[in-house]
Amino acid sequence: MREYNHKEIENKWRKRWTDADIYKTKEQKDKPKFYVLDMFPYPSGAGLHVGHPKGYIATDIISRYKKMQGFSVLHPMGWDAFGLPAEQYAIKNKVHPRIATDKNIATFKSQLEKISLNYDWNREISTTDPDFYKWTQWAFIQMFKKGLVYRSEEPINWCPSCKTGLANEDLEGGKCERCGSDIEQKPIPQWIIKITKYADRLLEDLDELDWQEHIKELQRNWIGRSYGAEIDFPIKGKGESIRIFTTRPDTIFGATYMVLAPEHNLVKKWIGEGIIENKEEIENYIQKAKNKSEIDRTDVTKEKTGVEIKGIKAINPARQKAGMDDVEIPIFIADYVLSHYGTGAIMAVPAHDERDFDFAQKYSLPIVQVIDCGEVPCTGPGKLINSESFNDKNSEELKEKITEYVDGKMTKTYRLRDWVFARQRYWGEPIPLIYCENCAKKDTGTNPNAGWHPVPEKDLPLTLPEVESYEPTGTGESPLAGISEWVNTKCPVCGAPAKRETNTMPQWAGSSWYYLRYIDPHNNDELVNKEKEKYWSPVDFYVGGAEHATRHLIYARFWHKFLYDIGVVNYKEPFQKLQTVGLIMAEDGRKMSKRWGNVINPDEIIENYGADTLRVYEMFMGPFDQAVAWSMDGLMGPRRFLERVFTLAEKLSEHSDEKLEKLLHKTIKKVSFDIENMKYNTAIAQMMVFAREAEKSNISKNDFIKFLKILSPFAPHITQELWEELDNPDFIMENEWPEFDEKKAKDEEITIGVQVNGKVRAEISLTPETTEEKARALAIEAVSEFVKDKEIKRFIYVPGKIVSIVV
RNA sequence: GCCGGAGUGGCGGAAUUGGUAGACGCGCACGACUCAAAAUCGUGUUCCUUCGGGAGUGGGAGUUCGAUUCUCCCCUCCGGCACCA
Repeated sequence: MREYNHKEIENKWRKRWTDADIYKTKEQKDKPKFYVLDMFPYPSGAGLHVGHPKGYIATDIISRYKKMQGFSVLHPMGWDAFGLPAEQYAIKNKVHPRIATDKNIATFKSQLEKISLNYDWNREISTTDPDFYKWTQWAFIQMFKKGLVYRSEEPINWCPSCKTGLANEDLEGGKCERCGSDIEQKPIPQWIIKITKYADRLLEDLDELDWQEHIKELQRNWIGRSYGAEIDFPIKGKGESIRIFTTRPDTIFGATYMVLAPEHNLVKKWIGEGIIENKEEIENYIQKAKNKSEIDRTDVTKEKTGVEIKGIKAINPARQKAGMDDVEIPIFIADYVLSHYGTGAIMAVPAHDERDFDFAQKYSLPIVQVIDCGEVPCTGPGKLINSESFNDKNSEELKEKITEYVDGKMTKTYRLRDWVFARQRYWGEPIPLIYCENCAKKDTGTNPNAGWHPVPEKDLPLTLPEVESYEPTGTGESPLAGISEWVNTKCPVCGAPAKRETNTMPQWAGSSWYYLRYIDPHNNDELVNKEKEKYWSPVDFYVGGAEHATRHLIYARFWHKFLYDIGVVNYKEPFQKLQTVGLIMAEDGRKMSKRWGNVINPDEIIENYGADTLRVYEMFMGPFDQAVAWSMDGLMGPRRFLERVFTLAEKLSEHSDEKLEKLLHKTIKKVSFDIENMKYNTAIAQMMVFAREAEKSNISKNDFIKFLKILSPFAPHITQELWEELDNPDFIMENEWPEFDEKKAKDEEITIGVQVNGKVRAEISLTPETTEEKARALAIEAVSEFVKDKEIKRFIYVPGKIVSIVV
């Protein structure tokens, strides 16, 4: 018996396929298209471990399957290569990050090629390539021109270890997602993108997407839209007022004090005016709040603190309008109110809000119940009380009326924050903006972007200059600020001396639109050709990690919608169907990591067991979207299966047994169905059943070839080898997917269970058309045992399913 | 606290609209081959059992001839959000 020499077979075909450029995309406009995509990786220095390719293998199977079904398939790969690790490596080893990045890309690519993933490498892209980031910069400039980008000096999340500002999405529980440091608030000049302007569309368009429901839910929660009212509370004896946001305007008669966030602008103003009696105390509190890390400040378990602003009182507008006596309420600052949510100020209704209640108890503030909903604090709806003309009516129905009554307006607010878009680091796309003092002087308005101009589009890409040191400065400026010959330039509008922006874009910039570039990767005139985009978009099937649900997948949807608005793309959403991939854990149940020393390199598996075994095993491990632990023993199952298939090729017969032929049709049907539904594990199980059965029976060459075809997306090398052995000169993946005969895929006689009083007592084989089921079922001894001497109350027969007798 | 998802043999898991629970794989046991071992092949493998059966899909109730699947309550684990007004 010959041996299954995976190494020889796989090396041979890998080379032949590459030489034939077999994976090149065939853009056949007369055929239906299918765009199947992986989330492109960050090419880290460590290379791939066996977990990485799990998703890639799945898309590879779909891609091959769709090609065999006659689709015109786009299946590309590229590199999300800007980012901190390459930069840190560069700092440590005093080499340009470009060098480390190129090396890592080469490693990754060679590892992927060993698995024979059918990527069209002619369309390879990298976010760090100037021809690519030219269009990242171009899109940013369009956003700037449309007023979606603004300059801000508000405090932002700052990671003291990475020495850069971060977006809200870059935090994980108040810590830096990358390095785990506590995040501080630091006021550094920032470029911010108004992603919140798209919040409603990001929310509403989710409904039309074919994504797993829980991922949609994550995005909905992240965006966090809530409906409520904005109401002005006048300041006593001053012509100004405090605007608050509340979801419970119905409780306004119970508002007994107010709270402003420590950063609130009015507080600054009042300190400036010198009208606060306890100025020192207030300033101390503000200072303390500032020094608290984000994680301390948002710790729910901590007791709330706050300070009353003495010398200033607010008026409860509802009580005033109703002509009630006690309308004056105190104003506090407290860090449980967040400056960036709503208006940064609240009315406190201790009777109907638990936080306000805690605070009111601590500072002995009055509690006025206005809803009859039980013992305070109670937060549910109910009949209004102590609310003058609104009494006795249901609180829910009065939200709008009461808002109107106090001249407020119904509005909505979001948990989503605008996108802090600048990083004070080297290895990213330079932000293509120029500041001209001369122009700024002429701009007398309140425009926060006064004096700022985009780099003229003809000058794109604005390439990353060489620097002496890649080290972040920590001052809020990027290393680019040190290169005066790069920084100093001319104003593109007036020609006066001007300076370049020195911050770079966040890691997420390039990945927000990269999928479009694969469609037209070498276009020098446009981001993407609109006709080509119309043909290939949207991505029909997108596979990647669930951890991107509220980062990449929100940014990319936003970026795409913007491109749609300016007419660059034809469709509103980038990714029609999304499938998340479950992690592969190490054998010890932990995440694979250098730190634990439990990493398994795919190269090693391919060397010892073969790429086909690796591919089949990773798909067989369990449900695709679930995390499973790697097992060397488990790997042997798929390996034995492939050996069995290999041996089978030597014992083909003239004809297949009828029973086996039926099993083949069943198998084709199941494998096709399962591939469409991402149920690779059961598809493989079915093929294993077939192979075992075929070993015991007679199988014809023709039928064996059909089997090879349905196995080929999973195990391309071995099936190609056997295909050639059976006198086929071409490539198996370029052949048609076999069809199944529905009649043959069905059994004539089906074995079903016979139940008596709900318990299975026997089995019976019946044809679906039979009319003798009752007589035959009762004739079985095991059944008559239980039925004799008793009256049959009911006889249920569901053809093909069950016989059920009730006595 | 809120929002998702999941709990099935020794293990990974299977079970399309409610219809024979445990497919397939791993592991294990026994047997064949072998001087022996590995590999391979074959048989068995949910638990209990007085061998008649009985119990069984996290726990408890319910609907049904019939529930892993549907309804209600509870427990545990995982993921996300979390002083969001």
